[in-house]
Amino acid sequence: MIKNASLRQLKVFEAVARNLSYTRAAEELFTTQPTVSIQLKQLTDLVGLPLFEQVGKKIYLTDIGQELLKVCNEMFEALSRFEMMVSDAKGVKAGKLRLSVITTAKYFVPRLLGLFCQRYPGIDVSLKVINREMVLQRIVANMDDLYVLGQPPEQMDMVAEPFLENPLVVLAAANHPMAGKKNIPLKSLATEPFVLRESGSGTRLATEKFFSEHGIKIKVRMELGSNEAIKQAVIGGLGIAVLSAHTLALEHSNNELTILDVKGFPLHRNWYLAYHRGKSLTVVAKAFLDFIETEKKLLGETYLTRISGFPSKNIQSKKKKM
Amino acid sequence: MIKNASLRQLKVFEAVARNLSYTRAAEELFTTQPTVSIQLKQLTDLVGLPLFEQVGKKIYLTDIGQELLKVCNEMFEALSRFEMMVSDAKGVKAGKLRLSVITTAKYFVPRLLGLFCQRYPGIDVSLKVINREMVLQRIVANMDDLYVLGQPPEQMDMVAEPFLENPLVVLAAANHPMAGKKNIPLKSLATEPFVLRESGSGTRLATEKFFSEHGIKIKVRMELGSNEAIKQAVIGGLGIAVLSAHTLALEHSNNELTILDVKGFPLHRNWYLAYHRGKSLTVVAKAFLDFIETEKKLLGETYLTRISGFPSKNIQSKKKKM
DNA sequence: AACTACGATAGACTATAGTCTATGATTAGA
DNA sequence: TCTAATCATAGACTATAGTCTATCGTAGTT
Repeated sequence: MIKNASLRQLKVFEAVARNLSYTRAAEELFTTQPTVSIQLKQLTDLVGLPLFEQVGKKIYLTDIGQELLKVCNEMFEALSRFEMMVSDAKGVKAGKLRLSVITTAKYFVPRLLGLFCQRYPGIDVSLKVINREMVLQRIVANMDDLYVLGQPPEQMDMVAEPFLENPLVVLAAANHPMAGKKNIPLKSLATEPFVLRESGSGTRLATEKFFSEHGIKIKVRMELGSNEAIKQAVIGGLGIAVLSAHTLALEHSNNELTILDVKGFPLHRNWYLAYHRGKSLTVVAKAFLDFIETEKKLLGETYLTRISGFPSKNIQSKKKKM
Repeated sequence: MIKNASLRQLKVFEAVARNLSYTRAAEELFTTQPTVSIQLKQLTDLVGLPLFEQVGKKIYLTDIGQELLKVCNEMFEALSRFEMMVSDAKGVKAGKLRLSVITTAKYFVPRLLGLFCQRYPGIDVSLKVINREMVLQRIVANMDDLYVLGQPPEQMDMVAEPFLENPLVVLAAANHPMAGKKNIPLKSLATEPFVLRESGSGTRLATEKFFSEHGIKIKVRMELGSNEAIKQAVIGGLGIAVLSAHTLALEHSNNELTILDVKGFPLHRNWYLAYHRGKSLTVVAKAFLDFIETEKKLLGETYLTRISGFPSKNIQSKKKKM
């Protein structure tokens, strides 16, 4: 009986129905495909009829599945409306949001804040774009409400909510010998000079961890303190680099850079919205958290599709079908 | 954030909002008041604003609580609609329901079946009204789909869903010396002759258990094999009896009987819809289970208010206010 | 003041919900 | 045929949801 279902099951169902893919839904929900599979099986058992049918490798909603999707949308819409009313009642009319983000996040955070400020026009925002080291310092000093990080610091008791994919890609100059090749073996990179961010940066940590796990020792030719500098060094032929695909989002001309199609890349990382666990969040900070939680489905689609050359054809082709 | 709420919490909230009483809601949900209290506290913490306010001993919905009640009703209505669609899709258009009930249940089960058959006109119903002993035999022999009992047999692996209150009351002749008295001490009954059902009946088990737990030894003057016979014996002055309040529901003239206001009574028992756990229920039986699950709120109000002399003033006065 | 009724809280416990890794089955494409 | 992609299942584990009994606090009534 559907009334014994859980909202979690319904959320999972809705994500699968929208994506028409268990795996995509799992990624979106920051969980694994078997979890999605099990949740859907439980829901299907409750309903007593199949909600999806599989034709070849594709899944389609059954008629009953279509009806349940409508019901889900009604329900979640009703809950969203209620949340708006609650925020209004709480007087989220004015206040200040203090947000510190690491530098790569500057490519998308201002847009997020723009949307947020449209919804809550009375809220002031203080945005600091700084490197990871300084973010960590500010966390310790409790100087902000929330932080955007690519790698939450494990040595601190933080709550970290993933809200956006942060794919790390291999960048090379457009005229690089490997440009345009498909499925470049990872070993091929061992002879390439690398340009990396400074020790301590999240991207560097992730890069070193990945190559270390695959038994590849990379040659670091140069360390630079900013993403822009790294991109210029790559364009200048000084080496290749691993950077967040988000760093390409604002380029008005990407002809000088290319993303290499390397096996194992892009590394699927996330952006996290984080705060110290003991921190008592302000109403405004909670509103921003809720806003991000509500909008994060849209975020995944909006920002990655704007990155030229990023292998996001799955998302794009799916979008055309829907 | 309300989206992390559970449907259970919302159900509890809705029951409290409708009843404007934690205790009444707990009874309706067949659970305890602290459970309700905790669930509501969790929900309130999620919302971040009070959902009820207490003025004196009465609780009232806050404005936000009112809104949440609307949202709940929308959501549960959407789910109910979906269940209808599912039943249709499953083809609950025709079939047979085999139901056996103990004799006291004859006072209300036909009405239930009437409502059920209105909704599913193509379904045939076989209803057997028999004593408890025979019900148990039929369970063992797997002769029916579902059973209505006042006391599920503990020695069998049964699923038993409570769906209606079955209050056990003390009946006496209208001219009994204790008639009209308030808060009659339990000890006063020790000197009264009792007329009981046969050993093995659920009512008798419950009666003996209650008095045994209170250290009262009752004098059994007579055992009779039917509720009607017991009532006639009570009217005739042969003693008092403990019977389900439901036995009074069909009386066109209750002037010869009265319900004594004894401390500890009415005993709050339930009617159960039960089936053997290993039983694979037919689509029709499942539909009846779902029907009862959906309608059980209404049942509690409808049937008990019809019992003349039953102390149900709380329900009646609340109904007038709503 | 004593008693009753009702909601709130503490503490303890059980049930179940949710999740993961590993692996199997199936399909489509090269 | 092989590889890749995707969903299904098994088994194990953790987290949390739900619940109860006992008791306290408050308000209203007698």
